[in-house]
Amino acid sequence: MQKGQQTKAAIIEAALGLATQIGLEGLSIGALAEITKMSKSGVFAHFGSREELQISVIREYYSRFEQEIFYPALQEPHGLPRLQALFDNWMRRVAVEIQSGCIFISGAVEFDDRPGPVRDALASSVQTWLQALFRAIVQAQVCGHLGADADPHQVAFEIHGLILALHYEARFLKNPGSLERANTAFAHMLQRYGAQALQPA
Amino acid sequence: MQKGQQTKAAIIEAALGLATQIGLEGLSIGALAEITKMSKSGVFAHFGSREELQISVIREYYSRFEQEIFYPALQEPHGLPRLQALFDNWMRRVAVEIQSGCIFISGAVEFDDRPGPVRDALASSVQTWLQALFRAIVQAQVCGHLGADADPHQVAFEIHGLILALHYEARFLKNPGSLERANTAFAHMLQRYGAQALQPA
DNA sequence: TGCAAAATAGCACGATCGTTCTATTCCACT
DNA sequence: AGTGGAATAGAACGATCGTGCTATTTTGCA
Repeated sequence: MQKGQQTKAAIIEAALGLATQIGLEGLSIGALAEITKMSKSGVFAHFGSREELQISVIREYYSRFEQEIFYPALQEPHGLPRLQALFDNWMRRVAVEIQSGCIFISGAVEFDDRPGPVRDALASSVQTWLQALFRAIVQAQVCGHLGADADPHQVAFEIHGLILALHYEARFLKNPGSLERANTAFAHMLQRYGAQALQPA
Repeated sequence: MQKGQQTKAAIIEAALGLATQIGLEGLSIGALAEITKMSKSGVFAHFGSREELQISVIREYYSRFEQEIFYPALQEPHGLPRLQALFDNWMRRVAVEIQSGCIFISGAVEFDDRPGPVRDALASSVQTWLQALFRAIVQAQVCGHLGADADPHQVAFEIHGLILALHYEARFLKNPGSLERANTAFAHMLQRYGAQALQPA
């Protein structure tokens, strides 16, 4: 009851690496067996179906996403500092994903009109994260760090767009300077929506 | 020498429909044969390889993209009106692609780290279009319709982000109101970068 | 109208896929 | 130390894939 969980974790680890690169649909049990030096059925037995494997990968990816981006930002005080931290952490993560890929982006494309449990797991993970971002924006507004006329949904939408453009232009088109452009756009956005300047510590 | 081109066009038409829905990687010669009521080898013979089929689809997609978005905007005078027309046409197109899918987006994810002729065809199509957008922005700046301090690359990046966010949130997450948010964001962008108001005809 | 050539069909190939079934190995507990 | 159950392996299945052959049909032209 212990060795099992351990190798299962190792499989998921390998699957995560594979899925970020070639996508959730690219995940194959055969390839996974080769990487982990196991038999196909040995790998398979831990999940019972490919869909369950994909969902496990999504859960693991989300968990790390949370760990790396969301939780650290909670250390910052409410309002603009936390929002800025969320964005900064996100940017740091995407900077890595320019090389490795992002499941929330590739998965969205793969499952955008394929209903089923995998799509549900993916969409609910993304929604949870976007709602966390949304709440941070609302808080910043409540704190008076964003203008009262700013629509938080609008702000979240535009931030999401920056991340997507960065990923697209840097990872696919390999355009240099995309990182700076995303940062610049975020700064412009804050000042447009009436943010007070953040005094550096 | 005539019947061939005709059925080839019909195959590409069917392939375009398939590829927008399930992606370029989802294109299968067997499925295509079934749709067109032909044999697999009959379909295959027109392209010689699956890659060539995918490239043909990309070319056709690009051609229609150009036809529907770029050329009509050339009717508008230089500067802001043309830029606005480009964006409006693009939005109109994406509004449809929320249902049908977009090859430039799904293809980017599928081929972002898979070198080869398909990726090249895809990337060069996208780059051509983004450069057309870029030129329109520069022209708008030259005309004095955008502030002299605005960086055209930055503007293009942000517009691209709006389209990507719209596609993501509307097609995958099925969030309502995304269309309006993209339009709002574009309007905000223009006023931030110092556009003169467009007087309606 | 007949003939060369183009267009299409039919069939088989090797490979890979997810999955199932059965056999074997390993581990934990008494 | 030995036994029961968990963990893994091995082999086979049907399906689908792209592609290469060889026939057969269809087409356009003299």
